[in-house]
Amino acid sequence: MKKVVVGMSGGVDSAVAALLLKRQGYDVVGLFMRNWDSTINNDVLGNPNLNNDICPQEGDYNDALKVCEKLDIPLHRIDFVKEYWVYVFTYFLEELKRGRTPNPDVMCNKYIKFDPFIKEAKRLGAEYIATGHYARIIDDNLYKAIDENKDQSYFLCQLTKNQLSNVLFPVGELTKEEVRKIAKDNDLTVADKKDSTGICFIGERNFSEFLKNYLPSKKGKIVNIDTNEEVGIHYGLMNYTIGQRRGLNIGGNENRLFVVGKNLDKNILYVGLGSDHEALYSNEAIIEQMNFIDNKKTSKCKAKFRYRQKDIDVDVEHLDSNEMKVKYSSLKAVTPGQICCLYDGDECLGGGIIKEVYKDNKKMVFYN
RNA sequence: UGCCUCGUAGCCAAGCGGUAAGGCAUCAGACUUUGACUCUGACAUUCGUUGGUUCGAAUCCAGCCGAGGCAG
Repeated sequence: MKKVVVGMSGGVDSAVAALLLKRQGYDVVGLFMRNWDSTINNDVLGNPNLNNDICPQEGDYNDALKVCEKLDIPLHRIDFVKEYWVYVFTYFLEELKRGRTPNPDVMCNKYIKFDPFIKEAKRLGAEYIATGHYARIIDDNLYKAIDENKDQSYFLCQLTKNQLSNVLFPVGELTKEEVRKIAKDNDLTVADKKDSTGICFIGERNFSEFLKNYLPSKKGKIVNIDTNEEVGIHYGLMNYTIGQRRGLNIGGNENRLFVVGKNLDKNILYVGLGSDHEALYSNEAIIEQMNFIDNKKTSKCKAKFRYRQKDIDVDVEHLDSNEMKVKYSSLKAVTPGQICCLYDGDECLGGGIIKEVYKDNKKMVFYN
């Protein structure tokens, strides 16, 4: 019997993944990972769970345990707290210091779930690993999930073909609705559990309060990019991303104010009036640390610049092995640090990190 | 010191005798495995203050306080 280790998060998706694999005749083993330790990581400010008897992580473990008991499969547990800190969280903080907007969950997949996790699975004697991701793998290549609304291939675009081999995504073939139904029909306790959101293993938190634990915040001016007038005070540039509107705390305007740029040297946050402010739009970007899953370097394809944004047509110019220039008609809030993921139809060709953003051949200088 | 204008929620601002529009901000939900965006909802028993006129005032009158302007 083929052995598979399923990453159990305590949610519905991984529970159903395990169930489906078991049905298919695999020898299924659950593995629960722990990537964050509030005490070790000095995660104090803004942590709503410090005084709880049972932290959400422990609750998730218990949920996973119940599911495994129901399915009659063993559940192991492993700590990647150190690895997460070194490979994901360090990157996360470094990017923020540079004024960029990182995507930690992409790195969590690249450096944790599809690396030490796989090694642990092998150590447990498994041939395959599986997770509850909404995506599909065909011939070791990555494809979008059947359920377009839940598709998570964007978060997996930094994986290599090697990492994708011997990986199974059972729920990638199903819609969320079907997954919930299967869970319900099989009396899994997590059938109605709310989908988890927020940063991988840290969860939904007050972002600014959370950051205060790790980065000093320097207050500075908020300047209207059109009038050059000081209109407010920001509490640290790392707390803002391009296109953001909330948290500015500036009232009295006829229209909404959006973050359109920052100047790290002068510690200035630039804002513009209106959701269609021209300073938000670009038509070209340089992507670095490109990962091509199957080395398909086309010159025309689709791209997604932010999770849950629509794919748009792009022209690609390959600069060197891991940098490329993408051109597009016009797109709002393309932000350095975010991931640009390429698609050919349903196939995810790979992705990289947005490095620089241009408009009509002019670099958007405060766009970091 | 005299005259004029103005004082409505955190901000901007309608209302000008009939019982407080709207926008922004904020907060809460929805959406969402990245702080976004978007959507929905909440948000002044009260109109600088005191007194008066009136069946009834934020709206009219007077005093006071405060802001700005003109004169000196």
